[in-house]
Amino acid sequence: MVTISDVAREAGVSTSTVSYVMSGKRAISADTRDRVQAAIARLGYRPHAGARSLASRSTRVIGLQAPLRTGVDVPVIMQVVAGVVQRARVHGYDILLLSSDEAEGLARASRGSMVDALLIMDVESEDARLATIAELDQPSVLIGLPAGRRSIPCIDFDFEAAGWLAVDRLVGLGHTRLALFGAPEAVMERHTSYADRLIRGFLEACEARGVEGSTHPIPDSAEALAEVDAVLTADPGITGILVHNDGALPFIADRIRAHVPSATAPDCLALTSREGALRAHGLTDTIAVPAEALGESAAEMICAMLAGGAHPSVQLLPPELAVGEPSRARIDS
Amino acid sequence: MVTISDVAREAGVSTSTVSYVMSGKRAISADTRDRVQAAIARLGYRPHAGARSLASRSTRVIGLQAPLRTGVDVPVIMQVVAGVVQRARVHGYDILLLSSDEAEGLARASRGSMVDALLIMDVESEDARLATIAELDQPSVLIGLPAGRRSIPCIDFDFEAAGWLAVDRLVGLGHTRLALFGAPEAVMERHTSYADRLIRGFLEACEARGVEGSTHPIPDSAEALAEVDAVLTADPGITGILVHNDGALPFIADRIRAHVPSATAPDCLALTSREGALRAHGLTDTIAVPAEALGESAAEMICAMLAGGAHPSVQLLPPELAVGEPSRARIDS
DNA sequence: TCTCCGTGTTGAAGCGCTTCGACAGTTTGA
DNA sequence: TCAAACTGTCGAAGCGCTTCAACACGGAGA
Repeated sequence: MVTISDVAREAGVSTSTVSYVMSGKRAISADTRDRVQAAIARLGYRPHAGARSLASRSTRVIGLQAPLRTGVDVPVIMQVVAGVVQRARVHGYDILLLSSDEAEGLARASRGSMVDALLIMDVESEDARLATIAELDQPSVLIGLPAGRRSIPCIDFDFEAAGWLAVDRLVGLGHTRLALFGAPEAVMERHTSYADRLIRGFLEACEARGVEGSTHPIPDSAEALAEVDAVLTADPGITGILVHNDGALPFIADRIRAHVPSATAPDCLALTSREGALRAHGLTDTIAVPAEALGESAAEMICAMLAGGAHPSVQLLPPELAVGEPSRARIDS
Repeated sequence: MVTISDVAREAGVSTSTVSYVMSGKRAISADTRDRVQAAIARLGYRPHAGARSLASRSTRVIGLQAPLRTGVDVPVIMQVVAGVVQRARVHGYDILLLSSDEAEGLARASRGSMVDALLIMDVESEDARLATIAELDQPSVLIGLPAGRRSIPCIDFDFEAAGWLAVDRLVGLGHTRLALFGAPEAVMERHTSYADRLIRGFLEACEARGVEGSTHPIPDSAEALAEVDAVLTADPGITGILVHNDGALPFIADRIRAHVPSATAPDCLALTSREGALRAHGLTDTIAVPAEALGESAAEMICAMLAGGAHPSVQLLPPELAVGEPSRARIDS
């Protein structure tokens, strides 16, 4: 193993000088700096992470608790994780992946000085981990929005606003009876924060706009078709539909199109992180969930905190409506 | 921060005794052990990971390079990762998630003593990272099977055997013209090891059994339908079909069923990690890709290496055919 | 009785790094 | 011209832990 002493000897300087060259915390003459950097390159030196964290009390690692359980939309999670990893790297941080064995993993990583900060995904409205995080006294960011007072910084897509946006769009198109087909029952029961908020936004907007709106959890598999079918059959008056369930989308798209076959005025909006695939279903209007951007913003936020900057307590990424071109899109597919 | 000295003082022993109680590397009297453990619990002591790794030259962290890029079947990756994380924890290891910026991340983690071992996913037949890994001189396991000499231990699902198994099954049912609809073009072009191997097994088995077999990469989206359609239309003689593309499955299942509508003798096998969803497509015969088990085995393998045990150089998880009940399944859905 | 051995415990060295205070040597300001 | 202020470098302490050599002690064998 190449140590800092090896580099110092090679460059003819002291170890502290090498350290200062690497960190830039003290002025170093150009000549010395070059010699040291050349020595580092020549020897292929990499500082020992453990030694560094011991001396500097910082690890350059961020703990990320991602939900690996079922019932969540896995591809979305992956996109967020990818965004986090990639952006954290830009700031020189690595990611320690903590499994979702709830609070224990967080405590271990934090107390054991394995990480400089924690990033927590898949937050529930009343999340049991919140108490642990609070007493851990470690910079943390939640990806998700728990209910109540916000002592911990949060970031998320603004699902509530997305609900409003969808309703406004559908009402603007003339629909007066709306339905939201959302996350699976299991997700709802856990009161996963995003599902709750989407429903709230959707229902509040319906009330505000004076239209009827109903919400329906559906499985993220083929079984969704039966449930959607039942809802639409029971109430043929529903003409405006919002779907937030990427897993179910392939199975129910045909049924929904058959229900409201208007080709020019879209009646179904999808809230999804996979815009590309939508075209294929003949669904063209999309509210994109910017999953990767969310991960990147979360990483950015926590890196800013670690860099000592101030930070907003709650950051919500605004929804944007992407209106497609129905006819062309259907031909494309 | 609670340190080992705090614990030692609290328990009335020396720091080395505390250390030996934790590691079990020296005999300690029951009385002393209890006192130390009580002190640890009382103070909520957790050893500093960096200090530990500095002194012991081991981090209890495994680096995992997972493909976060597109074109891979994301849910499968997630399942493997989940298996790895969970099983590594059982052995007391955490997972450092390395992005796929190829060799650089591996070198950084390894040379910087951030990890005790490396686990590399999404291996290509001629993988550029292999050279780096070899010179890193760090315990490593590949999840996937590169071509050529095996200097690095590998583990994977036996896709080649799965190809044979599928062919044998379809031939056994009387089919003489087989088609494999597989991974997207992009995956093929990278020569991702599993895709290559499945095709090889499939074609070799076809030749051995004296039947005609063709292979077709298809997109993992709705566009797959057009390509499948083209193939089946061009050659109506194809009656035995193997699909290995979970993304495309929902879109093409109907078309395939329409092509060979026999309800009692299954004509389409799916190679998939999501058995449950299959029923819904009326496809009942499955060769399961045990994604989570694969991750677990990989973790097990590398932990065994780290524990100093001998290890098999190549480990392939055998495929298993799951024959469903067509009629009942279709009703269920 | 004395030596030898095994058991349980300790002190101290050292892992590789960062950082503080000190210190030469060079400018600058009065 | 001399003190004050920089600039660039170094020595040494110390981060929290593991582990080695040493040692105290009681029991067994001679």
